Amino acid sequence: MDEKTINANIGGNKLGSNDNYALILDTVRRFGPIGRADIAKFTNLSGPRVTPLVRDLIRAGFLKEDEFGASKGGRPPILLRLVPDALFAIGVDIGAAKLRAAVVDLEAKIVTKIVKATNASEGKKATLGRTMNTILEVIEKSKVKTDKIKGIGIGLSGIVDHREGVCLFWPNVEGWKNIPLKKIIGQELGIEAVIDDSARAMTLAESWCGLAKNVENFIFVNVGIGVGSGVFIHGELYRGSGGTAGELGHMTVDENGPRCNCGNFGCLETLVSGPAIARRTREALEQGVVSLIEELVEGDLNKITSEIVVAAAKRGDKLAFNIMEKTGEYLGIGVANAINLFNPDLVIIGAGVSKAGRLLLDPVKRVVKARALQVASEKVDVKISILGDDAGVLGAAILVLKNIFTAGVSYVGRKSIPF
Amino acid sequence: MDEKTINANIGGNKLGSNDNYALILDTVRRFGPIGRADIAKFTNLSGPRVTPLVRDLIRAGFLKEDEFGASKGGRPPILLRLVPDALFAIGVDIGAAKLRAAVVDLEAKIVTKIVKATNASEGKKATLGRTMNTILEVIEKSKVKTDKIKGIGIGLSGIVDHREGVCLFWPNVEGWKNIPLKKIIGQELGIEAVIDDSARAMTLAESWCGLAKNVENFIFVNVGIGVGSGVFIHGELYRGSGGTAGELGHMTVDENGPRCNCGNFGCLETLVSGPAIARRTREALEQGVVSLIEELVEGDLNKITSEIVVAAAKRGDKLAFNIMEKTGEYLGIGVANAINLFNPDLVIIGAGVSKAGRLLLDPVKRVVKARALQVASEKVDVKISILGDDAGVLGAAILVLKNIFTAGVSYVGRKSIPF
DNA sequence: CGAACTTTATTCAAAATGTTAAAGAAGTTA
DNA sequence: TAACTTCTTTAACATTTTGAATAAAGTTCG
Repeated sequence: MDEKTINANIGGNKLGSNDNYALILDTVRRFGPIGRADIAKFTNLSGPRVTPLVRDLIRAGFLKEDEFGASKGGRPPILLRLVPDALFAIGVDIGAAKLRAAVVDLEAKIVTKIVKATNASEGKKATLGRTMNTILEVIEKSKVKTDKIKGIGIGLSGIVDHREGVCLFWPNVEGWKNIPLKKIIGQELGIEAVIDDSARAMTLAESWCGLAKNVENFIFVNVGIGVGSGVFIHGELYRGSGGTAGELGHMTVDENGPRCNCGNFGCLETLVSGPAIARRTREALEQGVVSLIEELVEGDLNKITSEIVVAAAKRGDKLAFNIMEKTGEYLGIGVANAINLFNPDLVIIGAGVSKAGRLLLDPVKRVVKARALQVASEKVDVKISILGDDAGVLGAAILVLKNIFTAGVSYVGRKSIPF
Repeated sequence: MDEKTINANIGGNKLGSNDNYALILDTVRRFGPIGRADIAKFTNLSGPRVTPLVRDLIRAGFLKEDEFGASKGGRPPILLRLVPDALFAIGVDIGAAKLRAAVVDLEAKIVTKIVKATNASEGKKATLGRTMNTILEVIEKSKVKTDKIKGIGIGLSGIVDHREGVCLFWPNVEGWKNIPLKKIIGQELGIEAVIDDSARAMTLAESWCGLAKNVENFIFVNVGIGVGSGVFIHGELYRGSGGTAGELGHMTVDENGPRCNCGNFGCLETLVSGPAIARRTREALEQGVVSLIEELVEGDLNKITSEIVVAAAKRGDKLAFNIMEKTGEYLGIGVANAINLFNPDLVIIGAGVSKAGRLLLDPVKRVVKARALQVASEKVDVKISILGDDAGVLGAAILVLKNIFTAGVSYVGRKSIPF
């Protein structure tokens, strides 16, 4: 590939026809700063081949030489890094409450961020408009040139057809059915967009910047208003045949449990989600259990939220503690089942419940140890995410960025069938 | 690659350094008989490149030209096929009751088969010796030359370290702990061996010769003395990080259910396995339910087996029918949960319960429809295997054969890390 | 200190792998 | 029979990769 072609592709959609460009970039992203010799080891490319490929990538503006690394008894390596401002992506997280947008650089660092209320109750059209404006605002604020923005990634906690870029259904707001978000944004803003479920986007963020960096197989579960989740297999987000894989939230945990809005009974979501925690607390109080919570909501049981239960538990309230423990146990059953099926290295519990911390994590771990197969459970870690509220926007942006680091269709290992 | 190298590799372990040889062989295996033009389409290789690669493979004895295919309005394709007797593999299925061994050709057809009683009660040493002898016997009987036998694949329904080739634990027989089967067989017979869980081997058989041929993502569940299962993802057997992925049998289905010998309570296995069916039937009879089964076992409730329950159900016995229906419902919960997590194209119920047929399948399907997420369940098929008792040996042999059709470590898409 | 050794990076030629354009082969269609 | 398709191969050329040799820049140790 000649220099002209590469330079023409900066800011474009393609890195070049050679998949090894992407492979090298991905190696630098994951293990950088890193020298050429190590790149050769990681990628299985020969040493001499790395030199010209890296030279191309430096000329193209994606890589730069940095300081020298430590010698291992010989010539020290010249460390290579990504050039953070080579390209950018926009990440948007449309949550039930908050609308977040961020400009994210090639190193997956947030450059500029805006957080607003979603005001979803204003209706579909208003929310869409608000989203567009926020995107424009964050681009403006970041001072990044439009031609360096590779795309817009959007995560929302609904059912999404990722391939077509359509939001099939967003439970939180009326009117969000079959909305071709990708097309709308492409037309309005002239930038390509990618849509996905926000939990899946967060899973991606964990694998790039979180506890799961360089972990081959892991599971991510986020407990919030619903239970979102994502599954990472062989270093990639697993979507399944129809694009809906990894739905931990709708696993049947109690055959005779409460009805879920998916139609099933006793889904994990009906037992551990924020509203489920509130409901279970309310039921206990209605049966006459004494608790600090009554004070906290001034007697109005409809005011109970999971946050209040967590706060009460931390202040030593017995009922609240029990509710959270039982919540953890339910979640533990779901996680243990998933561990038996996926045998991952790691399970990450998302930031939605990070305030609960060990209150939730301890019973989860206990149940996993008791219920998952020993060979699988003794090697798995269960941890709480460290990405905080940024996971959503980061992941959404990574939906875009990851294409830069992913080889195109290659001869070897091709799996899909052309007819 | 020159002719000499290729020919030197017939019967050896490597096809050559070019991954596209394996890619083409795999394409012919999956879609053959097939012409060169279609091979080009499937593999994404260019037409002219296919010609010399196929020529090499023909010279090497792996492929042959066959009849002409139907014209699509132009020159008809020269169809290519695998040469069945280019190479062979031995498949061995060490079951609790039966010991099976077969010589299987490159097309995964059984050439010669031997079935014996396992006589596991005679102890580890005897069983091992019996296995060795049976392998030698089946090779002898098949008249296949030893140098054409690429390896021995062994499936057993225990816990297996596939990578090391060690049987960690076989619940059915005492003394089977930490047995380095791969090493033992390699030393005794001088042929390389591969060991795996028999349900995983069966999963492989389904993907090559069964209902799951050319299906990207599917789940296999075999209900027998235990519940074995395997998961196929992106066209490959998924093993997870520790090699124990896909354990559907130990999913918690009833939080307060019976104790399982894995230590957990209410595993799927404790509710739907053959012994579980017998136990549940016995419990019902002990509580005074009237049933044909009592006659069938001549009043001795310890004689109840799942086969008898199925037989009674087929003769219209109400209790037996209800037991089988409830069994199907439990299995359905497990399958529905797995569908939500994996979003497969297909679920195959193994031959172990094929005699029960729709007695089991109907409730499974009903529960899947009710409990799995609609987007996932409306596209999934649930079927009973058509491979019968051969699934085990076939799959075991395919553990060996599949290496012929799998590209080696390639630059592009390399995932593992060399340090 | 300096010679010997390591490790990293590059150069260059040869080998292999792959592509495109064009032509030949063998049918169908009208 | 002529025109058109589709399949396969040829030939010229471009790309990708490797291997051997070399240079660069340290560490190690007598």
